[in-house]
Amino acid sequence: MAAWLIKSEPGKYSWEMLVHDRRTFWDGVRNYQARNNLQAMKKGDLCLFYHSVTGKEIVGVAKVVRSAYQDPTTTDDRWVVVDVAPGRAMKTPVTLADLKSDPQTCEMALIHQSRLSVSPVTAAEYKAVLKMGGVAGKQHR
DNA sequence: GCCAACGTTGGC
DNA sequence: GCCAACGTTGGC
Repeated sequence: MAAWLIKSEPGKYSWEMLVHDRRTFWDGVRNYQARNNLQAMKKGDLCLFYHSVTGKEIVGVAKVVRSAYQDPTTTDDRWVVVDVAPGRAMKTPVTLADLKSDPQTCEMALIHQSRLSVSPVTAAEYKAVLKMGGVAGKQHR
């Protein structure tokens, strides 16, 4: 099982909206590198959910419930979406400053490539983020 | 609100 | 195929 990080401006689509919706398709990715990451996602993969611009923190973990398929919002077949559902919310949101200051997470793609909206996360990074968020050891349903 | 970083576009 | 111009993103 792989881990990823997806980000969104909360003003456009927030964690709270995902919790309310129960499930959504992750659209709007118009960057090849991010698209490639989306296509590599498999059902059951976990995605750290990051709020960019407002908040700048990881607020929860989303779960991939459907792997990549044609983006329904465009007829351009270069772009795909995945379906995600909310998993655990962070007990304590993990801020960008937190990630930068921890040696286990300061090399994350999020920090190195701030504009990449979908990026891979290593198992060690994922574990470290959950620990910082106060949800270490919790099982996802 | 500003600006740096980055990706994309289009002229040559 | 190169590179300048432009638009967008996101941290500050």
